[in-house]
Amino acid sequence: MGEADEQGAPRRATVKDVAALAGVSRATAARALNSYGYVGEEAAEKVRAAAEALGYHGNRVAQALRQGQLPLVGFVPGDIQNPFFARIAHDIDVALRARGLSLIIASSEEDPAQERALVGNLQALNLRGMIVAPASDADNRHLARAAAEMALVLIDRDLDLACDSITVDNRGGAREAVGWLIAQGHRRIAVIHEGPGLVTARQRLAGYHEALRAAGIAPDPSLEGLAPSTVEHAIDATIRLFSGPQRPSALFTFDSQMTKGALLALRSMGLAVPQDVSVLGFDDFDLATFTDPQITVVAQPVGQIGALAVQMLVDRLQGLDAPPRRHLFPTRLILRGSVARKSV
Amino acid sequence: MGEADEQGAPRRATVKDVAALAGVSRATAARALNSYGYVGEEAAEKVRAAAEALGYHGNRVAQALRQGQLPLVGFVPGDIQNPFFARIAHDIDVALRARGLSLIIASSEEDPAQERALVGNLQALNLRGMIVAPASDADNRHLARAAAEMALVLIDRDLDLACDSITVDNRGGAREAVGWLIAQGHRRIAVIHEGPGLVTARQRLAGYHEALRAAGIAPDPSLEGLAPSTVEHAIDATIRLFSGPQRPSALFTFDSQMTKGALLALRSMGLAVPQDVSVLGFDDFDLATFTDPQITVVAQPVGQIGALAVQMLVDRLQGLDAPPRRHLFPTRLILRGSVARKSV
DNA sequence: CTGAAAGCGCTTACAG
DNA sequence: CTGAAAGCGCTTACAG
Repeated sequence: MGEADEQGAPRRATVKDVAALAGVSRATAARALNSYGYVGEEAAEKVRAAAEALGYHGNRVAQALRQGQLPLVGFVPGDIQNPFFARIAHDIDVALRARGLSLIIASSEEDPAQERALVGNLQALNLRGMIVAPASDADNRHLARAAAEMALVLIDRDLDLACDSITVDNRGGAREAVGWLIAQGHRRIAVIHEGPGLVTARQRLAGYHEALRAAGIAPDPSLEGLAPSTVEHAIDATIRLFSGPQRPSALFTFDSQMTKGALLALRSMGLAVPQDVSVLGFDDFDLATFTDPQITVVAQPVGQIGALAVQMLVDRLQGLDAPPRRHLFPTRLILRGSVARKSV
Repeated sequence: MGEADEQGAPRRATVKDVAALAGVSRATAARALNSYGYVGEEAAEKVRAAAEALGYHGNRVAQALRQGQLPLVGFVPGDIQNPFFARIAHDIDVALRARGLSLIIASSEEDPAQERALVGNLQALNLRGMIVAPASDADNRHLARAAAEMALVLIDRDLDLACDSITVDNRGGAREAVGWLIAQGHRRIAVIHEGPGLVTARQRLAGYHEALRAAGIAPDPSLEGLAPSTVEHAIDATIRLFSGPQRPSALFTFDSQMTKGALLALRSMGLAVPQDVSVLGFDDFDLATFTDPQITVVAQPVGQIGALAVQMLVDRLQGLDAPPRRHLFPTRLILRGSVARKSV
């Protein structure tokens, strides 16, 4: 606050002030400040000195208005607290910075209405482009509109929009995972998913059903638990699934937050993994190899998504005019110790 | 894309277009669009219809230039991937949104130079305020400058600047933790810290030293490992600390990422926790109670920091003119199973 | 209730 | 090499 006025903002120096102090025109000052066009060395020197003396730094908002856009890219993850998105946010940040762009993150908290508002905000900010993990695939006119106005890359969840996207083979990954559980003798396999509003959840659920059917097992709705992807909600869902009379022998969780919640819940219920319950999770995580047992997972190539998203975005900014590119990453089943063979 | 020109941006409708279509002046259109001042119902209706037809949405950049500032607040965490900061980012986001402000996150990656650049960028964006976890306390003229121009709240790491701050009792927490290890009979207590460039690290180190001295134990530099706060670096540091001939009997890590790394490393070295090595970490984390053993930690009130930071910031935006407020949260030692009594 | 006009801070053809 | 002037899209006193 210091000597600031009550709004905390003493008037900032502008090009005009700098020009006046340096005794040149605003045009010359601007040229010297941004080093373009012709400026006499002497004039340039005076301008630099004046700018220094006044603590001048450019007003990006004005520049942006004049030049068209802010050197910003927006990222709208489903939930910034989810390590999956946090990792991607970090990677996007690094990749963007290397190209002189800054990142603005606005998390949708998996709320479609909030996402709509955020995307509108970001668009109104006139930024260069956006990377979005759509919270829903129900009503995406706001994304369609955004795609028409700026570069847009969808990650994690694909939609039928005219823009690039990066996804992971959710269906295949889930099918492989559940197939493995079945191969180990499990038949009552519970799942926790985020609900049919999310494409990823639907795809993983489809993979789960496919694997079951391939083995001649009829899907049982009572084995399908629903929970938003947080540790807390997953704890509740797990308790519900495993409190009934006919306990499932295995659990397939749809992401790492859920896996953590499930592990915590099973422990609190006195159920041992994998003796009492086998656990397999989509999404690898830090401590998956430290827990006892280590957790068997379907790993996604998290480390590659952010950089690729930025690459795709920048391609578009540079004028690439190609039909929508849809990149699909494969998943990898990593066998560890949380799945036991079921002796029938 | 779509019918866009090669920059991906068909010209957006402006107030002027809307006004023209509605057959009114730009002033009237603006008034109707933002519902302020007097506008005839009939005119307003025509404007709204025109706006709808053109898919008009305001240009925030222009508004900001005219009105002074963007309704944005910046957050500069040390590392967005660290769950501690991710959690705070999430809480800030929620608190901000409730007040009609949006969050822009730009992670410093704990690099002071990068932080300087980012803070400059954010300032040039003319936003309302910033919440920063300073990456260093060496040269903070950029933060002093920012504090003079806009509301600034420091979190996690305090500096001697004229602005509000929120910190945690690092010294006290570390002293209590190490005191507990000593009370359990440990004398060779290793630490992993982020280096003296970080205030938090210095304070926790001071607490560690105090506890040692209080027990008449001379600090041993060879027990003090250094590592940036990531799982990977902590693994290396742990291996270095525990490969020597005279193995420490306990390890105190300075944050949850390090704790995870240490656990992974000790396991890979075949050292059992707590039988071979006792582990105590600063910062609680999700799976601390699922690992075997559960991990004893010094917990910080993470859940309160984000909301308080926003509150402090908003107070300033509303004109609060008080001397810098420095909020210090206490820590809490949570005893779990990763520390064993050392039989001498 | 409405419009003409100025101006936020900047950049950029256009003359000189 | 430099300056006067226009204009980015918007809002807001000021007249009417």
